Formats: sequence, C-alpha cells, structure tokens
Amino acid sequence: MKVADVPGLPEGVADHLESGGIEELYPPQAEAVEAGVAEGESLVASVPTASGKTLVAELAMLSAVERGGKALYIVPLRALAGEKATEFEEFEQFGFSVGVSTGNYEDDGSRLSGNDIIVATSEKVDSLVRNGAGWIDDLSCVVADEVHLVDDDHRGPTLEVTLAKLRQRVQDLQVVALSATVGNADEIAEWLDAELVDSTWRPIDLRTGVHYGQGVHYDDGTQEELATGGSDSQTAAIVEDTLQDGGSTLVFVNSRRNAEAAARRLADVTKQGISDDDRQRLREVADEIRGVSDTETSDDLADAVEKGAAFHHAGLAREHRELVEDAFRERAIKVVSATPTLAAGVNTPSRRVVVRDWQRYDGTAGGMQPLSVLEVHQMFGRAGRPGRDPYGEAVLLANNHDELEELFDRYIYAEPEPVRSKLAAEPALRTHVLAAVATGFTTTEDALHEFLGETLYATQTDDPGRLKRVTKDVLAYLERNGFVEREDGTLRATSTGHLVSQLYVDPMSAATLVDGLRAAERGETASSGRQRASGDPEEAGFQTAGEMQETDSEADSDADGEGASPTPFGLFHLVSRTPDMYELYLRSGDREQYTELAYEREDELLGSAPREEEAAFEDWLSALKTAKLLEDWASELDEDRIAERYGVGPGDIRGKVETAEWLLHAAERLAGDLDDVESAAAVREARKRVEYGVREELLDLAGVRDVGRKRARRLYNAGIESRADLRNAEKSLVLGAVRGREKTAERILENVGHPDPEMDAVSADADAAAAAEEADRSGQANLGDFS
DNA sequence: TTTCGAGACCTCTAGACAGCATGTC
DNA sequence: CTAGAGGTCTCGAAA
Repeated sequence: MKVADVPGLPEGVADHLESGGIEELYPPQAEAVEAGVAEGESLVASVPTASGKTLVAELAMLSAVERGGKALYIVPLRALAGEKATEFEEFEQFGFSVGVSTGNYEDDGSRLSGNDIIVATSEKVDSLVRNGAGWIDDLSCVVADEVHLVDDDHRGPTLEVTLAKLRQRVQDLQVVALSATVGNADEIAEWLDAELVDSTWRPIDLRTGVHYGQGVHYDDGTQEELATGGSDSQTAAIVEDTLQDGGSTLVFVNSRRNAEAAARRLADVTKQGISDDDRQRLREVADEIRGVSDTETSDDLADAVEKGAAFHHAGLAREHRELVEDAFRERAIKVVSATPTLAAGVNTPSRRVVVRDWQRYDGTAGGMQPLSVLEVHQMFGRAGRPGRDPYGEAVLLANNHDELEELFDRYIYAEPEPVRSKLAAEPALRTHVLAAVATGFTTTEDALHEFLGETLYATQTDDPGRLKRVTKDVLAYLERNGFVEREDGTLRATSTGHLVSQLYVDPMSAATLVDGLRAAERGETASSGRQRASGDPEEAGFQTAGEMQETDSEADSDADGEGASPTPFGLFHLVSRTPDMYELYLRSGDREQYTELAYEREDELLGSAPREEEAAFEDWLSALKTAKLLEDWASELDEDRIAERYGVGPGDIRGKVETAEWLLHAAERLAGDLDDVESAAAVREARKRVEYGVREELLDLAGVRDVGRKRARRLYNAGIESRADLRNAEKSLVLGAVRGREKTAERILENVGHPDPEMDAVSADADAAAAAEEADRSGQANLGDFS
C-alpha cells in the first residue's frame, strides 16, 4: 500500500511523507490502515521495535485531528515524551500544534488545550484527568505506546486505569495501543474493543543466537566463527569481531557495577584503531561528561569514552546518559554496556546486541531470577539500525553446551509471555480508588466495581472476587485514614482525600506524612516514644544496649504536648519513609552506623520508631540514610562527597532530591490542610533547602535566577547575604565572587534588579575572590559526624 | 625487598512516575 | 535458604 492511498489524511501530509522517503507502507502499517486506523478504528498493534509503529500512530492521530478533536500520545518515560514530540513537530507545517506535558516539563506558551497533539506520560495523563483538565473531553484519539507495560507491577495499573477511564469518559474514543510482540495481544485487543495487527515483520533482518566456545550459533541453524585475535572474554571477542566489521555493540548486563567494569575492560578492545576524527569527537564528549559532574562515576565514564566505550545506567545524570546515547548513535562510541535502562529508553540501535547476563538478582525471590522472554526480546530489538546496517544480530552467552541449549529453548525459540494485569494489588488500588471517588467518577461501591470491571484485569482474571475483596480492603483503609467517607452507601472524598488525590501521592504516603505532622504537633519524637514505650529503657526503642544519655527532662517536655516545629532532618526522614520514596540500600556496616545516628538525633525524628528487632526497623533506618543524604545536600556538601559517602551516582542524588521536593510539597499542603501553620512553614523551608541545596542562610540568595548553591555561597562569603545586599552591592565584589566572569556577574545583577549591572571597567575584588575560593572548600568539609 | 598472579573470600545487587512555579556552573 | 561477577585480600614464588 502507498502512503497516498491512506484515507483521511490531511492535505499535503502524504506528499510530505513521500518526500521524506516513505512511499510504500511496511506490511504491518498497511495492515493497520486496512484495519481502519486512519478512519477512527481502534487498533492494537503488536509488532517488533523499529517496525514503524510511530507512523501508525501518526496516521491515526493526524486523521483523527483532521476529522475534529485532539490526539493524546501516552509514553512510559519522560525522556520519550520529548523524543516523540520532536518527531510529531514535523507536522506543525500542516497546522498541527504539538504540546508536551510531564511532571518536570510543561510546554509554555501554547496551553495544552490549544494543542492538537499532546504527548504525556501515563501518570501525567492520570493527574490531568484527576485535576479536571477540560480538554480531555475533546479527545478523539489516544495512542498508548508500549502498552505491554500494563504488566508492570508498579506503573502498569496507572496505564490500565487511565485507558479505562478515558474510554469511559469520552464517547467513541479511538484507542491505538502499540505493543511489543507479546503472547496475548488478542486479549488486549478484546479488552479495548480494537482490531488487531499481530506481526513479527521487521524492516531489517534480525538474527538471534547464542555464543559458545569459538563462535555463534544462530537461530537459522548456521554457525559462525568470530574473526578475533586474543580477546579472552566472550563479550570482548564479540565486540572485537563487530568492530572489525565496522559495527557497534550494545552489551546488556545485570548491575551497575558490572556495566562499569565491562566498559572499563571493553575500552581496551575499542581503544585500538580509533580514527582521528573519532578520537577528536570522543575527547570532546569526555570533556562534556566531566563537566556534568565532579563525581568518580563521571570521571570513570569519561575515561572509558575517550577509548570508545561507555557504560549506561540510572546512576548517571540525565546529561551523561544523553551524551552517551548521542555519541553512540553517531558511532563515535563503539560499545556501550548497559543495565536495562537502555532497552526501555530512547532509540539507540546497534549492529550487535549482546545479552551477557540473562539472570538478575531479586531479593524478594531470594536469588537470581531469569529475565522474561519479553525483556530479552526488547533488548534483542535494539540490534540493527534501519538504513545503516544490513542486518542486526543479537546474542546470548553460554558457558557450556547445556546452557547453550537452555538459552535456545528459553529465549531464542520461545514466545514472549502473555501480559497480565497487576491491578488487583493494594498499592495500585489505593491511589486509583481514591482518585475515582475524589473526582466524582464513581460515587458508590457498585459503580466502582462496575468501572473496575472495564479494566484488563477484569477480562483476564479467573477469580473475579479478588478485585472486589482488595477494593473493599482499600476502601476500609481510605475511610480509616479519613480520605473517604461513606454516607447511605454513597462514597465521598473528604477535603483531605481530594487533596491527596490531587497531589498524586500514594494515600499511604499521605497517611504517613499526616501522622508525622501530627506527631510533630504533639511533640512526639523517637525519643519520647522510646521513653514511653517501656519503663526499662534498655529494652525499649532502637538504641544499642546501654547507652542512654538523653536527659529525661528534655524528653518529658517533648512528650507532654508542647510541640516544637519539626526540623528539616526530621522532615527529610518523614518523606523518606513514605512508600513513594525509593529506598537506599543498606550496606554492611550501615546498620550500626545509622542506628547510632538515629540515637543521636532521636529528638528530631517524628513519631515513634519501630523497635530494633522489628522487621520495619530496617526500612526505617534506610529512610534515615536517605534523610542524611538529603541533609548533606541541603548543607551544601559537594556532589562528589555525597556520591562517595552513600555509594550512589549523580543520577541517584538528583532523583532523591527531586522526589523529596515533590513529597515535601505534598507535606506542606497537608500541613495546611491540618491548619498546622507552624509545621507548614517548617516544611516549606525544608523544601526550599532541598530545592536549592543550600543551608538556611542562603535561601534568599539562591532564589535569584542564575544563582545556584555554589554562587550563592560565594556571594554570601563575600559579604553579600541577601537579595537586597546584591541589589546594592559593590560591583567589584560581585565580580570577584563569581571568579571574574563578567557575563555571569551582569546576568545576576540584571536578574536581581541592580540599577546598573554593566561590568565594563569593573575589576574583581581580591577579597571577594578569596572568599569565593573559601566557599569552594567548604563544600568539601566533612559535614556530619562520620567519615 | 618488591612485584605479580592465582585463588580464597567477601560484598553487593535494575528502573523512575508524580506537584508547582521558574531558571545551575 | 537459593546466585554469581567483581573487588579485595593473602600467600607464595619469581625478579
């Protein structure tokens, strides 16, 4: 089928696509058109990656908008939202406006309601629906990318519920669901009342196989020796072979450490025979990487990149990842060893893919668990770059003949697993049941069941009672915590319930925050809890045996109702023990160290602590570790020191800070809801300190545009302590504080409203410069009590 | 005395969404 | 309780 034959497309679009080299549709695309995607028919397309799913979505959205209405494109990752939006922007010339909305990014200028095509994450869509975005009713087409993710324990239910909600709310909504090849695409199609295109067709060949001994055994029965010299490891041999063929390799491993170690070793292979052009480019990229962050992770990455290799995992800062992805796409970087981040993320195709580790540690399962077929196939799918490689190859590695056969059976010949809904789990239902009630979407338990009956879960389960039972438990939980009320069988959200739904936090997080804030009001801390818990202090609480040094009078005065306002550290701990904060791993030795810290600072820790022998104690300590990280950040400790102290990467620090900001914002609103003005102010300050990463005295300065934690400290040390000071500051002082950067100094003064920001003929003040140097050293200071 | 390598033992474990109001070095 | 790669330490032999 030709593009020109696609019905319903706006004037000019077909010509435009043809001039871009797309004349003939790929077979699955043609099937989709025949099934009516361009005429408003719902469709599930279960096809391999890179087989032209995006065009199917575009045809659906453009024709839908042409008929009237808006189109919504739901992505699983924020990083993909930008990528997709950029792709869709090529149609802006035909009058279609594209908008993006994710948690950390919202298109300015044109409001979403003015856009024809909106790209958003599933959570953001859910949130928009909850908060009553009016344009939802104007939708005529929704595209859900990577729908097989409804299988995900944590985030799958959101996508599932969101789709169900949109379908119920908007009459005749066209739903286009794009999926990887899965075992039960037909079930998904049935759920969505959609046509099905189920195909394994790929635009370029993909050979899959297993490497064992000297060569690769392929799925077509052929074997190939690798043309390599003396590489000892299997992975190195494959990389070397691919390199001789002028191709790049993507290696999937099961841990960050393995990714880094592999990159280090593979760099010895790639460093030979780098062209002068590549060398130059790699050096640039390495410099940029070093510029992103001062951490060891950053240096290690840059070292590898200079030799043509790289690693990729979530400990990297976002900028790191983008630099690596871009340089790999440009083929300057020859090999990337990655955790699954790269399999799910933006498009980074490679000539060869090596799935080195097919098992991954899973604490809940008590050991190594095999990856799912779907996951391995997703990794395989990164092999072969359309238009650049003649074919792609993806291989697993076997250590012996038995493993060779096992891998063939398990992954090469195997069909992907069916997708199963994970909706009937308390954490998922807590938030979605509350949202359904709070938005007035459902007002009775029956209506709730009716709605939940429209989900994929309902079509799949053999135990229809289960969803009802869990829903009942969840409703009881929501009532108990004062989020939902029941009156003559009518469900109604309380004002707190509405707020929680709007804030988009897990109701359990909200309950934790409310408990903590109330405890603060009553002056109830870990220390008072311990005092009360038992007459015998040796047995109560979490402290290690014997060491009591808290004065009774202090603890008593806290306990009898005179609440002091919570400290930042107490609040950091509070948000860290919320289920919405991902836990930091407690390493050996940490238990002892943080138990001691808990003891030292028990007066600040809100609510009562679990006893040391309780299972919950571990989590509580882990939250304490996170709280300490946040406190270090909000005390201007340098990133590299934090990374080193907690064994994390720059990406983890940013992630924790971002989550803390969000939860502290929720806590602030909840404190307001409790009419606890004092706590609300304390929470607000804690939030600001995390947001800017500064101590209290810099809060005013750090709010100025172009002034971050570093510059604020330099200015402060030079004697400029507030915005008012800055507005009236001697210019030479400011220039000295920013280490003689005239442009920077001018921008800052402009932003703060200085009457004359012009820096010509101003020379830097030596004392201020010295103070700036001093500020840099303070970030290295060993804050906190342990090394 | 220093250096090197094999082997025993120990350590640690993937990912990433959300609010709100604007801007780091 | 279950795994397994990598890092680190230790010991002995060679330089």
